[in-house]
Amino acid sequence: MSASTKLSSSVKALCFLAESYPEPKTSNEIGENTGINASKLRKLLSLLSKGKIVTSNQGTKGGFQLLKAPKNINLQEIYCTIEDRKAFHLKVSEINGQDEYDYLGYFDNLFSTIQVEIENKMTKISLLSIMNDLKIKSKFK
Amino acid sequence: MSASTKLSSSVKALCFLAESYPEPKTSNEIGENTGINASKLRKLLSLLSKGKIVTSNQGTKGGFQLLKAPKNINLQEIYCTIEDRKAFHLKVSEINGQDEYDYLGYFDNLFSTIQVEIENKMTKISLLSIMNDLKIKSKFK
DNA sequence: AAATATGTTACACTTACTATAACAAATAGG
DNA sequence: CCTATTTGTTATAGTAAGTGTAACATATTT
Repeated sequence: MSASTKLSSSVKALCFLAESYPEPKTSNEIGENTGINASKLRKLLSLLSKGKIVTSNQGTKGGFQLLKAPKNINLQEIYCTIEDRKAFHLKVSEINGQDEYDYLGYFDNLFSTIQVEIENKMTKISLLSIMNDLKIKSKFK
Repeated sequence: MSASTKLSSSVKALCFLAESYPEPKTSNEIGENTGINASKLRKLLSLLSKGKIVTSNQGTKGGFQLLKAPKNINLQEIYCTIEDRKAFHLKVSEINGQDEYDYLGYFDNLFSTIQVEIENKMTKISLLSIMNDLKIKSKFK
């Protein structure tokens, strides 16, 4: 799954959980509502569970529930939880090695500073602000 | 070729042309110096030629030459010339359609504003400043 | 005319992504 | 304790994208 797909899928799932809080929702239910494959959802939500953003319970009457308030969840946090890399990592690994000059170091440094800016931007965006923009009402206050 | 690979390969080639200016260099010569495949280089340099950043000449005594001064070439310009998309386009196409809410529009908008910031950053970086950082001497003044 | 070099297309190879299936582990209820 | 349910994880098949290289037409110089 690509970085942006993971992020948007996670946001969709979290919005649905906020909308239907406090009722626990199974991966199948979330899948029906969001159009995302239930197996993909379980992968993402298990990571979000480890990151203490949702709770998960197996078995009958199990499912996923939102754990943190939407106003206290930001995009950067979601991204870091579902992706082991830094936000929108730009590859420099393909730059051919053994150069006379340190191009790899240069681009690595450049892309790092760009990433810091992206992260700063995403940190400022809360799940609640996204829901407000999309006119989704959160039941998690 | 990925976005970042294209960009770094182009920068390497342009640095070499600035370093060896005004001598025209063939794709094979650039390839030997940079470690980049000559065929790949010709693809990139033909685009840079259309973008008036280098000149190209076929036949004996042909090859590529820098056309613009390194201080007047910036990263954004290089990127736009070799890539038809905007800088480091973040995909949103994979977000599943037919939603109750406009997630696609939201992320499209978010990623667009991030892209604008990246573009602004890259516009401020000239080829000359990269060469200075890497301690490469330009013969194109 | 011959040699050289770009410009472009094509192709095989590898890697990454996508979607889905399968099943073990955990939980709830009777 | 047994069954149904649901997460968590692994595997797999199919598709798409990226990489490296080759081939050859086109253009230019000598």
